[in-house]
Amino acid sequence: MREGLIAAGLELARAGGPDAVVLREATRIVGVVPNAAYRHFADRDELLAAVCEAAMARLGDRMAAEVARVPGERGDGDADAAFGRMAAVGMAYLEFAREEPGLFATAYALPDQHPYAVPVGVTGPDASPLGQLRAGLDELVEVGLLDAGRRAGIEFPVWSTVHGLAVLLGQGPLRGAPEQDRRMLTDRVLGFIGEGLLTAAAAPDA
Amino acid sequence: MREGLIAAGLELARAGGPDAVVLREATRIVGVVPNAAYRHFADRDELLAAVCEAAMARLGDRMAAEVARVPGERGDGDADAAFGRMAAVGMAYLEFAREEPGLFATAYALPDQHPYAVPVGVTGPDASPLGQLRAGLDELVEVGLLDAGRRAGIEFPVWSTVHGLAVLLGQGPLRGAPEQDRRMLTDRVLGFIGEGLLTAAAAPDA
DNA sequence: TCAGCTATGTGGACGCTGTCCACGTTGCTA
DNA sequence: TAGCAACGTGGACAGCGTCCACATAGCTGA
Repeated sequence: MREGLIAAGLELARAGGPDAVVLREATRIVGVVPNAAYRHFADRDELLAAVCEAAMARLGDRMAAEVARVPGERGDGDADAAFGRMAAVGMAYLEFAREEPGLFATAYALPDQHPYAVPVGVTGPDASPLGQLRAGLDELVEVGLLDAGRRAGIEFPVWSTVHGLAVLLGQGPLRGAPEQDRRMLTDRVLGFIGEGLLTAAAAPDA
Repeated sequence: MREGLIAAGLELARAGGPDAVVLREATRIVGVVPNAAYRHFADRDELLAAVCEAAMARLGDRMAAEVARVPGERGDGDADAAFGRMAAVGMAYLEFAREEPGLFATAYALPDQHPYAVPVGVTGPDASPLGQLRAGLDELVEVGLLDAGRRAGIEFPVWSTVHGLAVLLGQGPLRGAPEQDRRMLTDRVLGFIGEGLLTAAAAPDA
């Protein structure tokens, strides 16, 4: 039933973002009285936190699926494939934000009392969006597309840039932009990252 | 009284972000009955929209003030000053987000029904944050720090990057990071922008 | 001068929300 | 078999956004 409430909350979040995750409605979907939720969550924020985690996992899944579609395997030294996987990481992030704005917003709406677990210093890849970005960057170094000396910490500028675009386009001032403008903005931003990232004259065709 | 409600809403937003802008509380601060607000705003969202606009104006003011502190004047051809103003634009944005997280979040929390006015195609500078960024970039071109051919549309990658960092640090997964990490992240991100922006070997000391 | 209109604030109510308390019920355990 | 822990129920409360009917004040036009 705990899972049922989270699933219900996820549907609400999908349709209306984090504010739409209303405890009573979630219990109504599950077919139970509002107070029953308090056997599984201390309060609405704890339910929301669980839903946020689930939404973040969805984002991670989407990214992993998109990366898996790129031919070849990690570590085979194929520069084109490595570049392709890096591009897939960024594109999947932006596509998820575009196609599931409610879930994307919810993924980043963890209540203040529930801290995120983002080890800034640690660099190991994992299933989280940041972890997948790190894996992609590591591979870029392996195949020689990214200077090893510039690798440390570079995930944060890259993340910031893509995340900023996703937010500006999805919920921010750019949200009303027509499709044509959206595409242009996306191209420019991804191009900017590419320039800042890749060793000069090493970039495959974007 | 309309202004009074907006001012009250601004205080609430400062303390607790857009969700804290509750209509009844605002009227209580002004010393009036809840329904009185409906003489000036169609509903709570319209009040919130006005508060958001005001918060965005605060951000613009802060940026303008910070830019004005840089010695010299726009258009005098001083490359150091131009670079300093560009840096001031970015730093002011990040400082505002850090010092006034509630207002910063509110500035970007305009309700869905109230569209932002951001002309993507237009390039003229104005008092808005984006306008000030554009002015800074234009000046960079004037003094030769930025290739004229790379100017068009470059404001969006830059904006995205700075905005993304502000969001990740302020409300996102990085919000719990200790001061030392915050500074490192900020340096890296601003450095990344500098690399992507400035004509090679033209960058003054950051 | 006075009738009437418009703008603005008041009072009371409704349904919705999150949350608390006291109460049943079920099923396992000693 | 007695008791206990887990879980769902029912009823209540305050706070919220919002609607309706009402009062009042100030200006306008005859």
